Amino acid sequence: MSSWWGDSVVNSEGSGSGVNINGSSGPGPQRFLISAYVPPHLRGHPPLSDVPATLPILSDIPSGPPRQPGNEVLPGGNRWGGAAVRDMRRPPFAGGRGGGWNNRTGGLDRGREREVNPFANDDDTKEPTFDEENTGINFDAYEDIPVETSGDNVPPPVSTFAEIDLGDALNANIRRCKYVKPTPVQRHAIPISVAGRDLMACAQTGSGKTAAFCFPVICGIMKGPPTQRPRGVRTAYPLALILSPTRELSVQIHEEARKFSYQTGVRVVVAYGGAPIHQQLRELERGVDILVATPGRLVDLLERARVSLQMIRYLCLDEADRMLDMGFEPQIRKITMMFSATFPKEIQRLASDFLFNYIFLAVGRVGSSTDLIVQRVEFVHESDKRSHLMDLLHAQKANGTPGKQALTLVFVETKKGADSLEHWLCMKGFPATTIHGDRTQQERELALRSFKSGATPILVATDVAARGLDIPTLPIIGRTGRAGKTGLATAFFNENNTSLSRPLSDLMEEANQEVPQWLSRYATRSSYGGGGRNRRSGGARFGGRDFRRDHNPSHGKGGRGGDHYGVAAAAVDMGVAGYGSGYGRGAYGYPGGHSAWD
DNA sequence: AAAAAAC
Repeated sequence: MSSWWGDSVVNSEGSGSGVNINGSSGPGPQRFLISAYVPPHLRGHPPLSDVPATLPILSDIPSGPPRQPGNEVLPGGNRWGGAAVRDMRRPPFAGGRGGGWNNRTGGLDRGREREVNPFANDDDTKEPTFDEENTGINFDAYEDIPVETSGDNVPPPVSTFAEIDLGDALNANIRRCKYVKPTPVQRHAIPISVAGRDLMACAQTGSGKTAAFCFPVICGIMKGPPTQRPRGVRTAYPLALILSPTRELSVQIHEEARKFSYQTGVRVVVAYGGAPIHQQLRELERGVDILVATPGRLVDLLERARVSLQMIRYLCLDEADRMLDMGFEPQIRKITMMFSATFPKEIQRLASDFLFNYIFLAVGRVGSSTDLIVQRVEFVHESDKRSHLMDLLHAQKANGTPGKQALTLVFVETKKGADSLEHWLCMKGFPATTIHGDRTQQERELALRSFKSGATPILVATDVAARGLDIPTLPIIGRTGRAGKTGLATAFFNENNTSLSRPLSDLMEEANQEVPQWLSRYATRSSYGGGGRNRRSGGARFGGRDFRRDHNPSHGKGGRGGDHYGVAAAAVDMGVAGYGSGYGRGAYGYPGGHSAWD
């Protein structure tokens, strides 16, 4: 199998945007005999069958259907970052007495310290606000977005935040954020989660997903039954867990969640690797309601028994498919024993093993009809990539405001390639920096800041930046289309990427982009030999399709996965996924050759 | 085969 190592360039004009279409997919499925995770302090104890079902006790849940060959998750990304929320209170919290507000322990109300104003950096006015400009959401672009929901008794969507009783404190934060009305994913997802239903949602990054899962969680914690957490132990007992695939994304989610939970008494803590653990431990000791974490650090904390998931009521996996793609699946299974969510059928099936009567939600791509982002594909030989990039940068400089370099995000395949390109760009007089996994966390965060601020207007990135990062002045797709602002995304294609020609042209077509004739010819040719493997499967459409609709006996709970979910199917769904979103880089399989940039 | 995720 061969696919694309192609690199892509994301330019911004005034305010740019990006698409990348690098090939990437996870390592082969790792085979583990998964057993339920038993926290150290519980090891050696008999199964906790007497523990109230309201608590998601990890140790006594039969570890789901036995793993079988062919049952594993296939690697890959999807077009939209999937997010899944599971309401852990099922069956309905029976033991709740009272259930008033703020009468739990562990939140801020426990401490005496003043809460730092999370809006402080957003605005210099006294009353904290979060300028809508920063949300980058063009609500007009949302009006005609197709939304698909499926499942039993789907709670109806709302059209205003006021329709749901989120509580005064949360409403105040919504005002501070200047969220006027909910985005499509919020309109649908919030009532679903508030109703205590499990949810598998496909929506682009930037579509308001973070708020869509944070609001119900914060609201649920505030209104939920009081939680008695063990005292005198150094173990933290969060009520909600949000997992994300990269450290930067966790940081970002944490920042947003802090705004949403300001003065609600709900405490949000973030934990991720690459940073000293001590400060994170201190934060945890001060109490945590919502823990945002990357999987590795969370596993570490669990093993140290500094965090327990016994009281988790809500679990949210952001970019769930991505984490599975990254090989986190064993940890996620271990940590959560519940679900993941995504577009590819394979991952839906896995998720459905852990979700109960869940609702599937797919939100269409924003901007597909607004055409404010131009997505281009250019034929560029490996050896010409750098000079071609240079041409683009010069053109951008000439078109833009004099003296004000627009931000440009360049995706490359490898870490080495990123460093090398950075060096070359700097030599050519284009200040650039990089973000990739070989850099220290400090370097990564500095690079991101330096890029966002414009000090280093070119950021060369690997997959680490491929998802979810919100760069307001370079709105990744989904945050684009703000009035008058356009973006340009250019992908470099050459003969090494032949196998991607079909999915690529399909996606461009779907995004109302002009498909170059030469690409169509490649696509026609490759689809012969490819035996249709790259053809989109029947139900792909806009935002995903509930795999339960594709009636198949083996889909049932506990059903054996079987060959139906073979590699070919995965390649189809994921392959189609990548381009349109700009970050579904896992979409395409593996290319045949290395890029000249690497 | 690349990258990402703990120490």
